[in-house]
Amino acid sequence: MPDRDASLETIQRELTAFARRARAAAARLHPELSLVSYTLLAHLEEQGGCRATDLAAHYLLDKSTVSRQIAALERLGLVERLPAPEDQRAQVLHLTARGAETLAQVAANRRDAFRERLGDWDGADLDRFAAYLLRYNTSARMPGRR
Amino acid sequence: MPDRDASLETIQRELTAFARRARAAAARLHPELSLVSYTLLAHLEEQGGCRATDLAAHYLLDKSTVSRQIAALERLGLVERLPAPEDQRAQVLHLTARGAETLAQVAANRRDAFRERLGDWDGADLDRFAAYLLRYNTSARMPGRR
DNA sequence: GGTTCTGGTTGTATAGTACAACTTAAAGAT
DNA sequence: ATCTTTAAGTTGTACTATACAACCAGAACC
Repeated sequence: MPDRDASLETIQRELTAFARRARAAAARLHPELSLVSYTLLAHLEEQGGCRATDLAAHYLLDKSTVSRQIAALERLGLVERLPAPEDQRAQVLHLTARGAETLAQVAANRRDAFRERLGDWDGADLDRFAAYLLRYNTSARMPGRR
Repeated sequence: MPDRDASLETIQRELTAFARRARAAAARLHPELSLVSYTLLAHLEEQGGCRATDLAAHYLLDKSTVSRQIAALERLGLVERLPAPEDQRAQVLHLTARGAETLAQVAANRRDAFRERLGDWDGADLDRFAAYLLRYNTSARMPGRR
């Protein structure tokens, strides 16, 4: 009967374990780009550019954190800032060609690592796992905010 | 047809996003106990005590990191060290009564948070999600090591 | 009994993060 | 229209988790 509780327990434990390992794993996988940097770059690509504030909101980071991350990425020549057309305070961030290239490289590494790790899963399982994760994250993102 | 690739892409993205948020979420959930501390305490409880080295090995942490974490937990009165019976260098770590209590409290908070977040999932989905996570983590833990 | 290994601590450095104070510009209120 | 409040970003400061290297003490192995 408390199958439900057992499942919750497992989900909690495994997600936690995963989170603990993720940073180190990312560092092993691509030393040039931390997990945060990677995430921010990926978001910029996906969105085709956005403001620092949007990044902060989306990833639950402080503006100062994003500001420094972006500054670092800019120093590396991976990100550029353009004045926002409608708001003189804001800047629209976007990838440089080099940024896109680096991101593609790292993404490929990551993809390969995942592909290898999940190589023996069948397609239907992958699909369902992906759907579950998406659902989990979406529910997590929406409510707790304020 | 590269459904498979799409799923992999989603899994990668969502796991990454989750990892990024986990620390902050944990901090909101229980400011007294960081995610690492929580993890270490939970492991001690689960194992009924173990050495610092075991923790380091299990969580892919440096000994120095564990040493400092444990020192902090000891200062908080949540963990005690006992001389290891057979090895004079080693110490067996275990929870104090207060540590067990704190852990239980935090674990309950976490459980509630997860229960709320996943409240509208049906049992079969929870079960499958848990199984997928477990499978993922197990495959991740084993091979890449060295 | 010396060499090597293992458990643990301490020194030092770095990255990621938050919070608070500040600047500048936009938006709202009167 | 000005005055106040809000929003976007930056910078100062501090803390935490982490690693790596150097070290010490006990164990294990010749």
